[in-house]
Amino acid sequence: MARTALPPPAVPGTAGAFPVTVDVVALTVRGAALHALVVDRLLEPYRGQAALPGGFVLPGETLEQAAGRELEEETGLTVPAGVTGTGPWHLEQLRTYGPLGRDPRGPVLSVAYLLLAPAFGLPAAGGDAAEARWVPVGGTTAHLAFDHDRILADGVERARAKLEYSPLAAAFCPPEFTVAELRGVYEAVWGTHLDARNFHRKATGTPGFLEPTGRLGGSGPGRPAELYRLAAGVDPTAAVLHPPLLRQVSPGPAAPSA
Amino acid sequence: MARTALPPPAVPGTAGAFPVTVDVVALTVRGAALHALVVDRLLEPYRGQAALPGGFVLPGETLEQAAGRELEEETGLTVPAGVTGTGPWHLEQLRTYGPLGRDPRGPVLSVAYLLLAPAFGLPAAGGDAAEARWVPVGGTTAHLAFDHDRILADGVERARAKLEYSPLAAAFCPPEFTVAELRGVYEAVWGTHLDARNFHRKATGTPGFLEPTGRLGGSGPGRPAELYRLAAGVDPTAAVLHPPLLRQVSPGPAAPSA
DNA sequence: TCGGCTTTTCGTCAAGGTGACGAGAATGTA
DNA sequence: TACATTCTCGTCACCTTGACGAAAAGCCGA
Repeated sequence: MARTALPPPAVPGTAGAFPVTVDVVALTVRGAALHALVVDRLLEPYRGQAALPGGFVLPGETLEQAAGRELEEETGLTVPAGVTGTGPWHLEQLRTYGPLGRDPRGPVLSVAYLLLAPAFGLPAAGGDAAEARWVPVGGTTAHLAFDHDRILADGVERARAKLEYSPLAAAFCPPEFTVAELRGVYEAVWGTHLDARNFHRKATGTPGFLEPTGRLGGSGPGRPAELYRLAAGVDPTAAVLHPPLLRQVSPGPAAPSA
Repeated sequence: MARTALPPPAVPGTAGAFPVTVDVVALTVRGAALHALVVDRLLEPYRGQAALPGGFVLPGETLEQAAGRELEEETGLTVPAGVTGTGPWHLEQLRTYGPLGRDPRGPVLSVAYLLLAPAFGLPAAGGDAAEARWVPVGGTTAHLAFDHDRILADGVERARAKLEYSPLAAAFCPPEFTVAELRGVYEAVWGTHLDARNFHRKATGTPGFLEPTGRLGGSGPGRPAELYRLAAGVDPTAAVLHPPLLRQVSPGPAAPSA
């Protein structure tokens, strides 16, 4: 292609120009376990291997738009526009992985995003990648392409840490949910067991977190639970839980002597 | 320069290639206030205006290398190699700011870094930018070039949040410091006043945070203080303070009635 | 219909953390 | 030497947390 008349940017000639990809760590809670979304690559490199959904940023796109487009193309998941904010779904930038030594095609910059979603979106295979599927995190996580193993680990760790001091666990839940569902999210993400009674006290007692709807939900055995929603006007990105819901750290207290 | 025989990367032709800059939010505590490092730009755009130190990433560089190089070129600050870890100094990636609408020269990606440093490094003017200087944060922060106001705000907020649950305050201190110096860091970054006695109890009582050196320091009036250092083997990036040192949130409790 | 069983929700209680504050120790200064 | 200043250690009331008991309110099988 001939050099077009597009005005070359007045950046110094020594500056490099890098292809930029966007990779998405999409997490959800299915059953009682945390799952991540992976796709099987159709193209080289790493053809046939599992990878995080993602792809190159096109000219004229924002990073968020690229993340949403790639997700939709490869997995059929349609992220509601502009959902870096409230409600179920939560999209936030994770971090950027440097241009060197991570892509056999050469220096490529990758901006990773973290998506927390309720479990209802079963991905439909299609687009640039075959067979999008949820894989349990921490289990048989086969090696992912590129440095996606590390990106996935960073995303999971970010999610775990954020549950402590932000109302982000609600991003995994439908718009209205029970305290038990919310507790299930914490248990799945942290991989721990939480006392239902204490969790109920803390979750409902934390100001600016939950808001009762007045309705009842749940059809299983046992007493029906009250339905809650995220407190109105809460931006899960910025809101802070006080006091935080801290996970246990010292798992091994000294065994009481006889 | 003619097209060299370097194998063109096999990235899709539709993928964009973006110039990438690295901008550094360098924070320190001087006196009793948090300060940020800014430089005056010598080149267009925004010539003469204050901006965060930074510049374009060169081919063959990692992002961290670019951050260190730009800092050294523009401010004379030499960041010790590989100090994403322990000790004074702390460099971590902040976030990436999208390619659209942030540079008049066209789409430019900017990866921002956060540097926490002790106060000893008085920057020497030179390099690509004139007059590097510390400006107090939150005070007369004149408008910075590009979207650097937002980047600075994000960096300050990250630093404030990280002090709560990480031993990162020590990055602002010399290798050995007193509890009062450490408290001064918290007070400057958070902009609050902390009770010296309670802070002493929490800081020295938190496991895995401080380690007494046995020596005494401080030459001002009053009883000399013991010198501490960061506990051995602590990686401030990953270590977590339990319990966290939480800042006050609800400043207005109900006034007790008569 | 009627006990079990399960789950939610509310209380109780001891242990430990937190903020407010008193007081002694150890220094510089007038 | 008297005083101010700062560091360090204690005390005490209040709150949160974790462990756990128990009532409420629905299913399920006999």
